[in-house]
Amino acid sequence: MLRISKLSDYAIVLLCEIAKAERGEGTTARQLAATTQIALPTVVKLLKMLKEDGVLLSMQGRNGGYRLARRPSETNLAVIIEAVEGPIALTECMSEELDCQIHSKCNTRPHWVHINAAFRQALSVVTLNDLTTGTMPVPVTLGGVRVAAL
Amino acid sequence: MLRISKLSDYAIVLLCEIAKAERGEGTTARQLAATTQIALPTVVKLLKMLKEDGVLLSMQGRNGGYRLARRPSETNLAVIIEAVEGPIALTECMSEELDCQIHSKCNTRPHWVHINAAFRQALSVVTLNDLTTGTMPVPVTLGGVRVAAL
DNA sequence: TTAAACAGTACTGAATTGGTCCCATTTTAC
DNA sequence: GTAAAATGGGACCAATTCAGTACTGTTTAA
Repeated sequence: MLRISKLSDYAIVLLCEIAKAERGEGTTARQLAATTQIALPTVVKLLKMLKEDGVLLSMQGRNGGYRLARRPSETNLAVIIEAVEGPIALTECMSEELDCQIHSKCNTRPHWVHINAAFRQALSVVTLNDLTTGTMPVPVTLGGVRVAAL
Repeated sequence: MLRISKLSDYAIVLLCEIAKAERGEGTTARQLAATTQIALPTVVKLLKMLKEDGVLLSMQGRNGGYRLARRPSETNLAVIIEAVEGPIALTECMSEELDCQIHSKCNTRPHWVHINAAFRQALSVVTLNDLTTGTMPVPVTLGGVRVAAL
């Protein structure tokens, strides 16, 4: 089906919320669950992942909570999705130690490397800032020809 | 994890094989299973899907088999993957009749539309011809900047 | 000392995917 | 005209992955 997972989708929603609340000096998992309607255990799980990958900073203790590790304009979709789903690797041979017989002689692999990079790039140009302020997407050209308007 | 499914991967392998055998006037599921080492029932299933979507033509009967519906240079990865996995829709709101509350006011949706298109485009420029002859990928630029070399 | 927050890990149910099987239909060779 | 070899179209099961939950520990401040 080739879908971004639900958890990645949730993560984006949560981070938008955190970005908005940033002036109030951070947010807690409990607050985020309340405002986003995502179940608290799920929110907790996601915030841990995002912290693990350096997207969020956390503060423990009584007045603890989470904050963005970087500015909204420096936090992009590629990083968020990778934090939740692991490295972007559209095919097995893009990530694992492969028992793929061919390896160097493979005609298909270079194309996947390329597609993978193009995809990751498309994700990485969209930042939290774009999502919270409603900035429109940048046009993409491929071989000099504009291919993705709208 | 965000992976192309194994079946899509198999489908690409099968089609490359069919493209190669094209001079011999088509191939059968049995032959393809033998040359690719993919289990016959799986091969059969995939060929059906590819035919269903117009990627392959089939001939029934004693001397039947499969042929490409279009030339190798006109059969691309986007079409193949869509035949196996359904329309490319990275998020739910890209495909289904959505019970998504916001719909028109959503800040995120336009970005997904764009990412989706960029991804599909990256897939669609790679044809069976490229895969069988070893043609190298076309560079991609984004906002005028080259982003995916190699 | 207690309460509210994060930290870490393990587990379970549901959904998707991968793979198989069965029987019907079509066509050709004998 | 019959048998064999091919596709056509379902249904089905097992295995993996994903989503969600639970539990127990640690940190910090009131």
